[in-house]
Amino acid sequence: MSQQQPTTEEVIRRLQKHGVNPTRQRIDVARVLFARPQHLSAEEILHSTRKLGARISKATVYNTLALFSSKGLVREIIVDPSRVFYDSNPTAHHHFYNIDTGELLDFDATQLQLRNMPHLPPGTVADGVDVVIRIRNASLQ
Amino acid sequence: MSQQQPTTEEVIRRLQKHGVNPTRQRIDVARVLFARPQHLSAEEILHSTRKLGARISKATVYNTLALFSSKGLVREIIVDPSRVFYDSNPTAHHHFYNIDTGELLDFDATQLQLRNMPHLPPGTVADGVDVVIRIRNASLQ
DNA sequence: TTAATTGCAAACATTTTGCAGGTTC
DNA sequence: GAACCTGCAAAATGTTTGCAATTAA
Repeated sequence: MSQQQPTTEEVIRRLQKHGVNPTRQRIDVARVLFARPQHLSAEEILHSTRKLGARISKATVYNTLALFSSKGLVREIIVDPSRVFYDSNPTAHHHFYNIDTGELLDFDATQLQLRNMPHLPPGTVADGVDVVIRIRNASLQ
Repeated sequence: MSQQQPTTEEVIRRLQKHGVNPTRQRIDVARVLFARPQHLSAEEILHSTRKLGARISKATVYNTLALFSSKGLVREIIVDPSRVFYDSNPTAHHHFYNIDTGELLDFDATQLQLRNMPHLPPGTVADGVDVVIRIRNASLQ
């Protein structure tokens, strides 16, 4: 839970590199997300930023996450029907999703070879490939 | 949109084969789902069954879909944060997801070779692999 | 007649929206 | 001061729940 916060300067540079105007609230959200590669819900980000002293509203958290996502700073992970997770791991990777615990774990994209990509539907181009390996705890049947 | 409905007998057999007690409402839901391999939301299933004359409530649709899912009759597809799709295609397949249109298309699992599966986290076993190839329309940048 | 199933309406949780007020260049 | 950003509260949406009524074994 405890995180070595990236410095404000580091975070600002990262936002600017992706064309995001670094406002106070965006910096607060970015500091939480980029403390380490992780998966957080909007609610968790709201609480974490406030715990660090940020004055930020729920609407702004959602606005900010949508912006970050559109700029490629975070990835939306849709595996849990009840909420979206925002993934701050910038490297190419896929996910294990533990259906018993709801836990989401990364594995490096190089660990899985995808061969013979199927033909895309006509008039479309690929935007990305998401692989989710659903796992469950061995003891439970 | 028009579908050649499977017969009641066919549907009942299919439910029973999966250990599902074929009640009137479950048969109605199954007839809609199994008219052809497709992806439907709970809302769409509610409307379609009623259009076919079924007397069924929203709660029963959700109950039924959760039951079908747990018995392996349908697969939950989580790609759109706004709602779950239920996939009645029983064969091994993955999905294209068109982020411009929200359209979901199947492609056969044999069209994509997955090599070198990564080691699972200790104490877990694989439950399945979902691959989603996100696509967008070529003209739109 | 007992257990399983269903329907209804209310509850819930997450996300979105409208708009007024603030902030920044 | 114009454009952008934020906060608040309310609304919207999809899903779940509690419980009484119905149905089926």
